[in-house]
Amino acid sequence: MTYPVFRVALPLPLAQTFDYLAPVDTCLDPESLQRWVGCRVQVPFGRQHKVGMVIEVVNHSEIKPGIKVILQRIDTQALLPIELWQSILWLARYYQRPLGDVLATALPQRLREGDALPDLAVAWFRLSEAGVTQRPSLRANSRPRRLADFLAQCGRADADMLAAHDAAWRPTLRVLMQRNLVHSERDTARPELGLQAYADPALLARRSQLNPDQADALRFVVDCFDTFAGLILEGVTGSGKTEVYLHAIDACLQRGQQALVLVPEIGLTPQTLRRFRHHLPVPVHVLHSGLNETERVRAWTAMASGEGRVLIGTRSAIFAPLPQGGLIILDEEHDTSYKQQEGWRYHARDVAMVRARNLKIPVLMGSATPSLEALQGVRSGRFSAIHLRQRAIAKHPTRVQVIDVRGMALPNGLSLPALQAIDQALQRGEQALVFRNRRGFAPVLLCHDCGWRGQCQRCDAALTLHGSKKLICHHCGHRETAPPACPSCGGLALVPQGAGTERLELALAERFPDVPVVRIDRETTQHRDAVEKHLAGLGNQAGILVGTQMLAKGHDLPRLSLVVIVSIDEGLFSTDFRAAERLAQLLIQVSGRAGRACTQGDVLLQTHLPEHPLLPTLLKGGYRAFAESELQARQAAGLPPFCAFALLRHESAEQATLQRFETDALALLRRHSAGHGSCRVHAPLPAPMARRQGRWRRQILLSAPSRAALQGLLGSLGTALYTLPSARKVRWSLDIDPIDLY
DNA sequence: AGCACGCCGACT
DNA sequence: GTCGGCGTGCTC
Repeated sequence: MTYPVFRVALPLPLAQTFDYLAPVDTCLDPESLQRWVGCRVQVPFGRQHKVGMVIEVVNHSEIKPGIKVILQRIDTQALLPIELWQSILWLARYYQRPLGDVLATALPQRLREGDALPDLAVAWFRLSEAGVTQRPSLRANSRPRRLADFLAQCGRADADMLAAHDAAWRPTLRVLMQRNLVHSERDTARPELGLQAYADPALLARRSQLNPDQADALRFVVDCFDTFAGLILEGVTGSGKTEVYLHAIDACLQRGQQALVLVPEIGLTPQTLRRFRHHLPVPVHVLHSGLNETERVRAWTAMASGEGRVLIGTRSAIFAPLPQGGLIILDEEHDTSYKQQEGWRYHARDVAMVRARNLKIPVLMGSATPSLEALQGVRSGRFSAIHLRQRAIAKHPTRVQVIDVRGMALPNGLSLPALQAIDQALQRGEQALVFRNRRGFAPVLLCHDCGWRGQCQRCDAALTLHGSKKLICHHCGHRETAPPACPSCGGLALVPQGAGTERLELALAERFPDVPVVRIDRETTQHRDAVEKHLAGLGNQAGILVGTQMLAKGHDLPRLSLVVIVSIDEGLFSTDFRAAERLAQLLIQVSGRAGRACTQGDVLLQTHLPEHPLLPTLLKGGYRAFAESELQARQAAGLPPFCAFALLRHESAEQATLQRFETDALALLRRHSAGHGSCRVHAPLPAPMARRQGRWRRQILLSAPSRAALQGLLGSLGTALYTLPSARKVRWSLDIDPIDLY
């Protein structure tokens, strides 16, 4: 006599599943047993209860005594569409992560905790027949009259729309409903549309015509529908990638399929969202970190039910269910925010490829500066490249000029030619952007007498001076007051070295007192929408923008004609093998801000290293030339994308503890790599920042000629590492395809 | 990860 | 004499 055993994945950092017995009243026919697979269940675990997911139903368990019984079945059918289920099983293996943990990452918190799928219907209110006839007799300008007028105007409205009309709408509505002038009905909500219709018909009609390049691109995408394909849409800022996205989504919708759009963390601005909402004929759902749990689970469920047709979101939205998925779009494909950097370190681009393969649909990846992975994919024929050559808006080409600042006076970091160029732009009534990759007043506080510098006690990093007397560590957040005199020699010659955005802002405001100077970095701009607000404050008047990365993309700045890149020399010195790629992408993206419309765009690049090979290649041949030479260099050096890496990172406050784990892990790795001659387990090394937040950090690099070979090497390494007793005392992570070696 | 059990210091 | 420190071990 066999009895069914349910193999359940639980959200634990344990590389195993747990076996449970069926509840007593379970129907035992094989088909109905199989329908448990993919359902969430509540199970007893130790002396607590947990929510897990049934992975398979078998008829035998090794766990003889003490096997427990499932407390409750939460879902009556599999929670995830088959494709998402298969993708997740595949991903758990590929990333060497416990299945329960992967499932937990992929699900909205509410569902992870066992909540039922939310009811998507909300109350809608509309005038009754009596309401229609009696509306004119309501006293003019009274609250009930205005509400009735509003309902007459929009047909029907939900709570959000009513709240936008009048914050205190409830009592008024109650009165109207009591008098039977307003009826309510339950129906699906239109997500966050406010007073907008699904799409403004006038806007839809006026949707700009595609230029020949865009039309070709669209045709290419449409031809790939229903097949797995990686499409790299390459086009500079202003070449109209978004137009291609919109038309491609439209085509996808017309085929009755769903579309998923992924944007980088800082890319999902109200403007972006507005653009999609105005130009698509269906509600556009969103999923990003700014939402509360209710909003998240609603967006997820809308897509799962098929009612949601378009979802736009950041990294984790790649796990949205797409039962009728037809197209995945990755905007700014090269953006590093697609890589999760803690816990399960997945790359949304790679997850997108896995899902698209299982869905048999194309992934459209847009960028002005595609990652070298993407470009190598094109070279090897795995991906197809689509070019948008022309700018949608005709304009003069941007002029780039390198300023060799060696030997020049650099008061507050700015050279005389840069200041003159800013002055000229302002006099023409235009705007200048001053880009600097460092926040704060100065990156270092140095004693001119003895060489002492402000160091973080818990990290291998200098403290950044903020204002005139705050020292802050950008790596652990530690703060202290800057000493009045040198703590080492007692001298008074403490000098702030270098210039951060704060110093630039001050210096520029002093030098150009008649124009606004707006600083945009993490300090001035904590909130998602604050960039927009700051930029709106500047408007179209002459003025200066000072800022970090945050200014590199998005946001239309029609009056901007000059970009000054204060210094990127730190990037040119960096040891990470991807530093050059990052820097080239950053330079192109920042430069792309200059001269969008009719004005001539100028870029000035201040550097102490004008002969660094990156600069001439990039300036003469553009990103393409840089990428070609960089790919050759990577190939010659045997670096990704010509091989595959995995990085075992580990850190601990105790060096002895760290060492013990390292020894154990290394033995395990050596055992696993035996028989994989083409793979290498490199010697353990301190991490480039060997101490951070008071913890020592080391890492072991694994390399293989291909991702497949790396998978062979890894085998069951992930699970084995969880079983090491020494692993419990350190923080460790196995990063498959790391994007940096920090 | 939780949460138990388990054996050694400063408190009512 | 107890409350509580976190080391170790287990969870179907």
